[in-house]
Amino acid sequence: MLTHIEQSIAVATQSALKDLYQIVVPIADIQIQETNEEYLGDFTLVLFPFIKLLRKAPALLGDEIGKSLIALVPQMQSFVRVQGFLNITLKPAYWNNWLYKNPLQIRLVNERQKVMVEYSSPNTNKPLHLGHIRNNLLGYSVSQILKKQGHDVIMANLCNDRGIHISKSMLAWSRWGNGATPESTGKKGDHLVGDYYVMFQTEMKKERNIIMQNENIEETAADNKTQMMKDCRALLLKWEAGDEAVRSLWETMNSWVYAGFDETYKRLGVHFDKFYYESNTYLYGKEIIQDGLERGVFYKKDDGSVWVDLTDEGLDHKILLRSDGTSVYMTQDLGTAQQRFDEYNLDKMIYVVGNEQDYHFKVLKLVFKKLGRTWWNNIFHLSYGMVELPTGKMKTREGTVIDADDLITEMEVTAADESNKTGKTEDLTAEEFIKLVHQIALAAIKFFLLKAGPANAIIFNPAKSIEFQGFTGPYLQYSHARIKSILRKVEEVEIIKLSAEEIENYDMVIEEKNLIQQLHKHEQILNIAADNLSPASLSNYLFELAKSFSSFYDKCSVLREENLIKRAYRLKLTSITATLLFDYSKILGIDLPERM
RNA sequence: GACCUCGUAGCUCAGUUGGAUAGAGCAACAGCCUUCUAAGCUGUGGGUCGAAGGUUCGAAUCCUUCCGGGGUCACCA
Repeated sequence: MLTHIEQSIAVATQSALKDLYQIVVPIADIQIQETNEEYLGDFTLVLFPFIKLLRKAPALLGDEIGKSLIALVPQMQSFVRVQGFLNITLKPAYWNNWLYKNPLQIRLVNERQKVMVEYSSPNTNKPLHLGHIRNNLLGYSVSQILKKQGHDVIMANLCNDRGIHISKSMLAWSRWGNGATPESTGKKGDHLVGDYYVMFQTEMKKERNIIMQNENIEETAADNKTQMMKDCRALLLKWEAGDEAVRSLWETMNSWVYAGFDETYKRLGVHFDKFYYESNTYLYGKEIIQDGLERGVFYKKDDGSVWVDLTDEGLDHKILLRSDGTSVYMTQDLGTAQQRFDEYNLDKMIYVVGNEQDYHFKVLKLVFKKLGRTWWNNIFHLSYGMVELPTGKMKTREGTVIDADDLITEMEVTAADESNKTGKTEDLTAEEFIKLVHQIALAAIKFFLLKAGPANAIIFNPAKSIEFQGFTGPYLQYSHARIKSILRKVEEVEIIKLSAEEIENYDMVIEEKNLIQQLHKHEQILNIAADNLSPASLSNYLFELAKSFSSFYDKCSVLREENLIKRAYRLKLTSITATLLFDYSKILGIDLPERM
């Protein structure tokens, strides 16, 4: 993925190779990269492949190609060869002109795609925790990245609102709830329902332990033998039969949970264009199974269950329909995927789901492949690692789950403390202060979760909590606030307009150049983040950018600069940096306040 | 058992898809506020990239084997 100027150098290299040595090298094989900091230069052309191909001495080859490039690329100033690397320096005018010519504009993608991103997908029997936050932030920011590229994105949420887990909360509430409601208890609905889910597990465990002792059987087997599980299954059957009382309770409890989720989503700053409910979709997919059977893609066992043979793809046989004719997870996912591609004519379907389901999505794609769907390979699983504690996985029953609401509140308190320490926000109104503290807390959480590559597990240490210094969200906010502080102090009319000549001839100092070069990469980074479905690329970039700015800020004064050309140029540089930081942080869901 | 995935500084993580002497942040240490916001800047120390082989001009990155962590392989979702 090359920037505009890198592309120009690559094309010039191609034609130089053709003219000089009569060889044709595909652009993709020409390696251009940023020059390492220890060396002089802006971009580096890697010569090794040509050295090998042409069996020429590196010195001679580098010299010949370098000279040709200077003739072909007007922005080029000089070159130096080090071993097999040709380090190219561009004219300062190139950078200066770039800065003044719509630097923030990005080329929209040629093909505007319709993409659905499914994320969050909560169970409606307990509140959201830190792992869900990671999911939400990934889904949200990937959606924003694709939108920024110019795609048409639908953010979807599939609520797992039925099944045995919901029945557990319902059963416990009926038995021990005494009619408790969010209003009567003052509890957030999702937490209230979650409490009954936990209560069910606790009570069931007591019963289970007795059975385990008496009958000397395993845990899961004993679970299934408890009266409570039997009652629970009976409840689920009633639900499926449409029993009015059960349905009514189910609707009531779910509405509490949704109200609670809604609040948490708002605090997190994520939202959805479309909600799907499993209670509506759980019967989907049976037509697909039937179709596959008729066409011989699937097969039926004697007991009536339907399977697909994926051994030719290196996988196993996978069940698609139970022997009693009811759906499994895969059945509904086949159904909903088909429905979505039909309804929206999607170019891409992205599922943001934890890596424990890697196998599931591999199978999902392959089943569609076998069915001959042309779009089977347009299904993407944005797989992400778990958020773990230093002691291991978060476990509900051990009380080691980091609750989403609690974490946000805790971070807000910390942010308020930090802010009070500096004394810079004393003149804010209470309302402004609360908003600021919320923005800072969220920035810390979001950046913490988004700076890691999605594939990797994240270790969260509650004792250390989340940092506000260094490679963090608040650092971005702080950098931005300093810029804004400068910009607030200068009137629009004060800024002199530089002539084309003054711009072209501006003599940058090293900090200014580093900052421009960081800014220069923004579009390339956006494309990398989109291609890899990885907001982490963007997080890392924004940190680098903010760091370049901080160095610049430290070395180069803006307002106190007496040379008016320098002053104007630096104001331009700072304001572009502010806008870029602001816009791209927004993509990550991070707000940058005016001051902090 | 089979398959997937990860293993990089004391800790938390990057590493542009095979390029130059492996980078950040935190923690430690040393400097820098009368100067645009010190939630900051500058510097120092810290590494057998899990181990061993292999591929080639060149490997943290690709291949093989082994060691270690996690995950999946349910007529659960």
